Amino acid sequence: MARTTGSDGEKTEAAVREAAVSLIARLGYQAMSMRQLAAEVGVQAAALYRYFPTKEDLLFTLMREHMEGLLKAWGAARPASADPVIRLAAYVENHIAFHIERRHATHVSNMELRSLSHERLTQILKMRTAYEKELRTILRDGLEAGAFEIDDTGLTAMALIQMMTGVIVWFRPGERLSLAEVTASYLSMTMRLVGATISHSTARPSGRAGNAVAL
Amino acid sequence: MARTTGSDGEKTEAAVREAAVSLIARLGYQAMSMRQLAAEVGVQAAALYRYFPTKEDLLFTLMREHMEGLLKAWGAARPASADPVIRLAAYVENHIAFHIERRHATHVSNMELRSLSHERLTQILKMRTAYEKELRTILRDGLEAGAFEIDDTGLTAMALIQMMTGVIVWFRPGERLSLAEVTASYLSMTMRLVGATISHSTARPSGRAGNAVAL
DNA sequence: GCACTAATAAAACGAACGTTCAATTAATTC
DNA sequence: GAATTAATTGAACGTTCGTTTTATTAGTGC
Repeated sequence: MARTTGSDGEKTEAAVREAAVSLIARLGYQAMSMRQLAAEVGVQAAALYRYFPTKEDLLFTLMREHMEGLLKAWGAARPASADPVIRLAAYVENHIAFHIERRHATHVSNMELRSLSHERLTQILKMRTAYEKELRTILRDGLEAGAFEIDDTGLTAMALIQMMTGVIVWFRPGERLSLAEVTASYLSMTMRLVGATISHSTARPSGRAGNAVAL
Repeated sequence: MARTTGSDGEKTEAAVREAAVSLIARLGYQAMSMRQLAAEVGVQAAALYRYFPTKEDLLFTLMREHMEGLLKAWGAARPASADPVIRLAAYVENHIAFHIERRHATHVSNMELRSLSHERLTQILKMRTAYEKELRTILRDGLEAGAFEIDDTGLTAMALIQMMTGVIVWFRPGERLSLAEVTASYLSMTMRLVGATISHSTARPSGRAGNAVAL
């Protein structure tokens, strides 16, 4: 046999990406074999090499696109307001929504950094640092404006990101808590953690921020 | 050649454990080969099988002992006081100190769960759940006593543990912040996060708790 | 110093790995 | 409908894997 009826390059590539994210998240990059991935897609292992030259290229592509998506999502969600409380609320909401929607891809991006070559690791970390810097800027602005009470901006940013990203470890949609409930709770925990005082801004596109502070 | 001069079973086994924790933390369990581990110890691969019947047995032993150590450390650090603020402060201090001291082992225990067989995974998760339950109990007691303001006890416990454990990702001893500074910051963030009111207890063995609340 | 045990080396096992290559067939173009 | 291109198979390559077996040497007890 050779080319199969109905075979389509674009569809196969998409199926490979999807199956790879799922398998790597579940088994780990090293534990997933190319034959296993091919079987999941319904194809022979050799066919994978039409789309990704090596196994590591596949991993890198998945991670890069995940990080690009995260930065793009934040770019779209970033509020126009200068109020640090509103900006922080938007950051938390975007972060949680994005990561819960892509649990598997997040797992891959967080756990498989060590499987990348040095230069590719650097590329991914650059994107990650840029994303974290956005949060540090919000915290610093809030601190300078007297809206937050924070010991150390960098440490607080890491603690918040760690706390928020951790949601993918235990959260399962359709269980005890809804996404909205979880987001509301994380918002109020975040606002208390940074010692936010109540925001006096009139425009509040993110209605939960006020609530969070009040709690 | 065979037995080498100065060879000692106990010393070799200890060297194997130490090298394995370090290698698995750095490379991942699947990526570390038994030959690589043996080379690190300065021995042939076959010699490892005198101490651990399989590679997975080695991993499981490391993880089980890590979790046992964590539970034992908390058992020793657990304060006699009934004050939830004091108990929470002790939990945070113990958690951070234990995990920073054993960064590599913590990495292994958190990242390699998927490499365990089903029944061994269950064993480890049972210990982990018991440890997390201690925190949930403290939070619930504090909530009922009116000392904390918390949306959801379970969710808050997970968020706190995620935040605290995350310290091993970025903290390096001897850099910008000292262990004491990091611990103090995490304590104040924790107390604010749970909405702790000032503890009125007279006995305060963990002096930082009061400070944390005050911040 | 002789028997015995502990600790290791050396070599080999079959299986699985990532990857390559040539052959083959489906779809597309003209 | 012939020529061309796209997509895939099946077989094979050399390497490495976890593990086992056997032999050999260092230390220990008497």
